Parts: sequence; C-alpha cells; structure tokens
Amino acid sequence: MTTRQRILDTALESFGRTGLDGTSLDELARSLDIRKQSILYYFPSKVALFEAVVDEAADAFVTELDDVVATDDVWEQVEGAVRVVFRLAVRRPALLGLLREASRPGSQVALQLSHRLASRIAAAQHTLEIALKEGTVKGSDAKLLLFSLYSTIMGVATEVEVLRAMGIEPSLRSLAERRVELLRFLREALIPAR
Amino acid sequence: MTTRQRILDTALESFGRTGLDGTSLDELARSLDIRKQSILYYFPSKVALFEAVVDEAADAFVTELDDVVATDDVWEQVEGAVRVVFRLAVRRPALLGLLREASRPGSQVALQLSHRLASRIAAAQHTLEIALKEGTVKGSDAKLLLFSLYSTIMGVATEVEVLRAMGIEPSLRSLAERRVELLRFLREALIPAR
DNA sequence: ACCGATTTCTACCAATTGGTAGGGAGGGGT
DNA sequence: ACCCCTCCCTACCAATTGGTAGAAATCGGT
Repeated sequence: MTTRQRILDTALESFGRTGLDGTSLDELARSLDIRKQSILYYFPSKVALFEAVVDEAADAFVTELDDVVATDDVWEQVEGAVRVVFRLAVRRPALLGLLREASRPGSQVALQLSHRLASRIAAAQHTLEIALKEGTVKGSDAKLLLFSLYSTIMGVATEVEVLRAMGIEPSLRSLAERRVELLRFLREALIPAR
Repeated sequence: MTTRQRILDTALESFGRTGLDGTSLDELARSLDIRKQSILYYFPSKVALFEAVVDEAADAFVTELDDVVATDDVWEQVEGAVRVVFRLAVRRPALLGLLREASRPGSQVALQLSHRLASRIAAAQHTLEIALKEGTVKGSDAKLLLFSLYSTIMGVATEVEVLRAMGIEPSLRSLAERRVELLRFLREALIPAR
C-alpha cells in the first residue's frame, strides 16, 4: 500500500473518532511511524487532508450503497441502505463517525460532502416521489420523508452513547436487535397496510 | 448576571458550535471581554468547564421536557418532546449542538450526560412499555423503540447540513414543515390504525 | 479607616500546533 | 556518468495551547 493511502486510512480513523480539531498531524504521523512533513508532502495542509479523507469516505459510502440498493422496490432499497449502514457500523465505524462529523452544523466540508452525495440523494428522492404517487409508501413530501429516513437510520446506527445511557452495551447482538426493531419501525412508518 | 453564568452561557455557545477541541480558552475569554485566568478561577480546567456546561445544558433540557410531557397519553408525550426539541432548535441551537457533541461515540462526558438524563429515560421507557402492553403503540421492545424515536427526532432537528445537501435552506418555515412531516412519520410508525 | 475574602488581573511558561525551507537518498532515463 | 524526479527526511519557526504564580483591585462588614 502506498504511503499516501496509508495516510488516508489512518487519517480517516483519527478524524472519524476525534474529529478535525481533535486530530494533530504530529500524532497522526506518530501512529504511522512517519514524519509529519511526509504527510504535508502529500497533502498541502491539514484541512486539505481532511477534505481528501471526506472525499474518499463519501465515495466508499456511495459505492457500498450502489452495490445494495439496485432495485426498483422502495422497501428493498430501504432495507439495503440499512444493511449498508449497519455493516459499516461494524466494519468501519470511523467512516460513519466521519460522515457524522462532516455533517455537523456549520461544518465547512458539508458542502463538499453534499456534492459527492448529490446524485444519490436525487435518485432516492425520485424513487420516493414515484412511490408516493403510486401509494406504495405513506408520506406527503419526498424530500422531508427521505430526510426523516436518513436521520433515523444514521442515528440508530451511530448514537451508541445514547444506547449506553439506556443500559444497552453496544455489541454485535445488540446491533442486530437494533436493526430488526429499526426495520420494523421504518416499515410501519412507510408501508401502507393492505 | 454573574461572571460565572456569563462564562457558562458563552461557553455553551462555543462548545455547542465548535465542540470541545474547537474551542480555546483564550478565544472564549476574548469574546467575553475577560481574561482567560478569570475563567480558570471559576473552573479549574477546560474540561471542568465543559462538564459544567454539559450539566447545565442537560438540566435545561430535562426542565423543558418536564414542562411539556406531563401527560399519560404516549402520543401527546411524543408531540411534546418534538415541540421542545424544535423550540430549542430555533431558540438555542447551540444547546442541541452540545448534546450532539456530548453524545459522540467515545465521548468522555457521555456517561455524565447519561446520569443526568437517566430518570427521564427510565420514565419514558416505562410509559412505552405500558403502551406496548395495552396495544396503544406499535413495537416490540420499549428500549429500542425509544432509541429509534430519539434518533429520529434529534436527527431531524439537528442535521441541517444534510438538509442543505438536499436543497432545503434551513429557515423557520422549512423547520415547521419538517416538524409536520416528522409528526406524521412518527404517528404512522407508532399509532395503530383503528 | 481598616480587614479579610472574593474576584480579576499581569506576567509567564512548557508543550504543542500547523507549516516552511531545504537537504539527501534512491531510481530511471539518457 | 549525468541529471531529474519522487519521496521522505532534519531543522526550524511563529503562534497558540492549557495552565501556574502571584499581585492588584474591589467588596461588604466592623
């Protein structure tokens, strides 16, 4: 693996866990067993590195999504999205942390992130609009409905500290239970009784 | 207003907007027109200040909640909680930002925050359990259902950058629309058709 | 007028921050 | 043998960080 890629990977871990301000280039270099100036050789500044990491994370995210949500059925798409997000919560939690960090109110990279996701957002919105017209999902506004879905899924997958506060230790089993309940919750909210 | 209180208020703004690492005592002192050492007189260290701010924010949060959710009806409680959170999103957005910050995965103050909220969480859980038994709400596990509700409400209220990514500028009107759609969404998810 | 406590300040510090300047090792092409 | 380019390094820097030590100022009470 190239040095550049190693830097990106480790930076994602750190940025995803402690955020932009909570990560120092020295510390990052130390954990890579590299000198800080090698980082600055590949990325002209800290925020440039952060942006590159966000870009890569966004790409990885949409790639995973595309693999899974390739279907016409809205509910299958929701299930697919949930599967992707929960798989990431297990295998690459820092990636979700980074998305959470980048979507913080007032974040400067949010715009950049949104550009990367724009096409998928538009596609999902379109699918929802059609489903709303057909009456195959419940709701009134496709955008706001999509937003509610996003908030619910990402929240359930990443708000582990809230879960701890309720006395549930995050574990693989609890994650699976969370996912089952989430899917039931979303299905009730979305799919009309026939 | 006492100096101590002024510090707490301004610190909440700063911590809520830019987080613990993104806030410096010097900068904080500057915006208070105070010397940094005056801050350290009242709070022995930066994290002590942060903890005090989190404590106060948590108290303010539960106080607002208690004012509104004093009813037996589950749906009215949900409506009340949504009202509180959305009112805070307008009037004290930094407070919600701080809660979001404090509930970040790996956060050190998350435990402290959870202690402050423990009693209300338990109460809400209890209410949900009863409602589940009665069949007045849909769901299988009270804890996980509560968690889904929390994630959805907080997400919809605070993920403004995601909203921007979808082409909706945050404004009072869009906030109101979000709230209507959120309530509809939650009602479908929770309340059985009769 | 004086005292003691509370409050706010000046002065200072070691450590860390992101970043600049530039050198040297190594390899491939000529 | 030469040069150029990629890559990673040492050396250094000004600014900022959270925090300490301790001196003034301000206060109500006597």
